[in-house]
Amino acid sequence: MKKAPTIRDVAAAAGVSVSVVSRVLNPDSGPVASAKRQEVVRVIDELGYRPRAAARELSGGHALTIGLVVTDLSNPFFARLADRIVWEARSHGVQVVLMTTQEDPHLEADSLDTLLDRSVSGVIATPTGGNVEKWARLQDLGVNVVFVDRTIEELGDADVVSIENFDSAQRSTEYLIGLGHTRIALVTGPRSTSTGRARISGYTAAHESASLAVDPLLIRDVPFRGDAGGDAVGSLLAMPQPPTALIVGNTAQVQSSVRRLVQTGVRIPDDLSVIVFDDNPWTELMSPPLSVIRQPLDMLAVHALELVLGRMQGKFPEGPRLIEVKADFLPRNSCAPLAHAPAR
Amino acid sequence: MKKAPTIRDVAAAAGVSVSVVSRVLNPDSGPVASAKRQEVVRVIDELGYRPRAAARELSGGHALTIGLVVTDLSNPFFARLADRIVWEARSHGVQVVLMTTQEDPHLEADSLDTLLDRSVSGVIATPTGGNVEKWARLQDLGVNVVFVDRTIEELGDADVVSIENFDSAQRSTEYLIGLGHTRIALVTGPRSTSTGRARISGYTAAHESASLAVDPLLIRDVPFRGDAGGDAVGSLLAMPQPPTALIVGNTAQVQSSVRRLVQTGVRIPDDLSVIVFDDNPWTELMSPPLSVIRQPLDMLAVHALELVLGRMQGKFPEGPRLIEVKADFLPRNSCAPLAHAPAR
DNA sequence: ACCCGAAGTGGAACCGGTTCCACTTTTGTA
DNA sequence: TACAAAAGTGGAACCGGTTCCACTTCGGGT
Repeated sequence: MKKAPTIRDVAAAAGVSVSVVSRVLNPDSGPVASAKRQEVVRVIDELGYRPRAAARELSGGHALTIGLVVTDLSNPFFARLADRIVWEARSHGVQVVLMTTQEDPHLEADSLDTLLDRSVSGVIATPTGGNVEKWARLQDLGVNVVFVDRTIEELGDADVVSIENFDSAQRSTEYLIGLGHTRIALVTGPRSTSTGRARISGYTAAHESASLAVDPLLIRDVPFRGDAGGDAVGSLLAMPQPPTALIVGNTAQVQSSVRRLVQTGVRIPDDLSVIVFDDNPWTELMSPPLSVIRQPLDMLAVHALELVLGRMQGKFPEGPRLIEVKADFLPRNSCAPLAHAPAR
Repeated sequence: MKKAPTIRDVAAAAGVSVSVVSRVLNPDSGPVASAKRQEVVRVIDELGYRPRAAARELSGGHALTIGLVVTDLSNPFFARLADRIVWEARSHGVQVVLMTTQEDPHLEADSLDTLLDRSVSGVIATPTGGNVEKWARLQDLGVNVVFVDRTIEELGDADVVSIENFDSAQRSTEYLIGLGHTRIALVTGPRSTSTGRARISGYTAAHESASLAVDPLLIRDVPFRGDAGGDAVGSLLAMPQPPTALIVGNTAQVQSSVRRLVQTGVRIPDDLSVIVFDDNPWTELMSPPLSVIRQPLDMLAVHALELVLGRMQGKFPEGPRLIEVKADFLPRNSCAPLAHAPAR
């Protein structure tokens, strides 16, 4: 178990002072004669020297690290988002510290404290909705916060990257209305979240422009965790006048909902047309393949990182930025025109 | 944008020296009179003081951080593994820096360097197979390395946590043989990986104990990345005497393989019985639901973390540890007895 | 030949913790 | 009561970088 060389070792071996080595390490931090620069570079290479990140952070005041705070990685949406963000970050020489919240504000609060300890210079997060003051404090201490997918409205000056939730919900609803459906159920996220509200609005707007009444019983806002989606689906199917179409707009609950559909043996699309908000390739492999609203994860990740890095370099003007990216609607075989004399 | 308080601020406010505060922060590092301890705790709370991680690392020499190096998070296997590890780590107050390798040894090498810079005290990884000296150097510098799922044999003293690959492959092969199949195809990982080899051995052993010859053409060792699984499946189905059963033992290629099966419209299980090594809940939702070897991710994660943390505290004796956990075989409807007069 | 500014260099303080050590105050025991 | 051992405390060095500043050495303009 050897010991790694330090900047002073390098300086000694190259016959220069630590200042010079430091300047070689950080171009633009001062002049270095090119002969010495070469020698230093040679010695660095020879010794296999690498600057200790902790020391840099300590004197620099902040780390080349960002925090990524998501609900949990077993949700493919977040997993793929994380994948893209880590990838994108690496290409900018930034490391990612990962924390999961399990949708629990306490755990989230904890994570934020930890990230503060680590002096991260930015955080990309899908907030639970709580901890408003904590988020504010974070920003107050100079941490750049970017929310992805959801947001916290109370927080004035946070950047947000999300898909066009209103639009996506509206479009998919319109599509189903176009197929003749009038009883369209919507399973979506809690009304306490920006995402949940926007999707309900889109759904409602589509009804209104088709002069269709909205049956509030067909809208189910369910939590992100647990089996809530499946239960909602079960209860919808058990209604005296069940829906003929279903939109699952709670990404986290798609799997649970689909499982229930499969288990109850509802015929898709004959008995029920289905559209889900999901990004999971498996939706395509089911029979029938499910129609989906596909979230452009790459775009979300790229924009989120761009924002957080841009802020770190003070690139953008003061105000908060809201970036909405378009989500693709991929109609597949899980939707059919409404049969005039339904089998049931 | 305020500035966070330091240990000296706390010391001043509590009317004690920094040493005392430090001792309060780190119990067991020295005695503190309980009156002063209380006062210090009060001040810490009042000021919202939190020790800077970077400073600790710098003087302590190592960080309460581990590196997690996986191929990519879009693979649900790694995503869920990462999820469990992050979760498990948090409960021990350890942070996780995440790096992905895309199965590329260069990126892996890069990641290792970065983790070294960060003075992580441990690394949990699914190695690509290359970078043997680099891994050795890491250990040499006192970083505890634990491999999950795969291993690098050349590396003498690394801990390994994996599933019983040989056994799992053997069991699933035996199951198919028991159903009367004699031409069983195996799509698995590269022979350069421990996993790939073990699964082939298990597959072979099952054949031998049933006195069945192994047709080498039915064994396809394909890379983890890309569409190799799908291509292998395509080529298997195109054989003059195609297999009547298929085991997809390359977790990363399950999706690609299944996609190909669905696309070509092979009837499962009538034309082909299928078993896949996978952990994805979607396998259950397909029609027919796929028989799977389910990797007990929780166990892998828990053991890996236990090992790495245990090493950090010098808990275990010197030698490397190999932990193999049992993988469940879940027979579902994608396997059927061999029809005596096949339809094709 | 002379002076001024820019380039190049090294010394030393600093970032915020931990830890060793010397010193003072208790405490316990003979 | 006396004195050694234990408890409690603060000062200062240290971890490994960055950065400010003072200093030397050039080169160029007049």
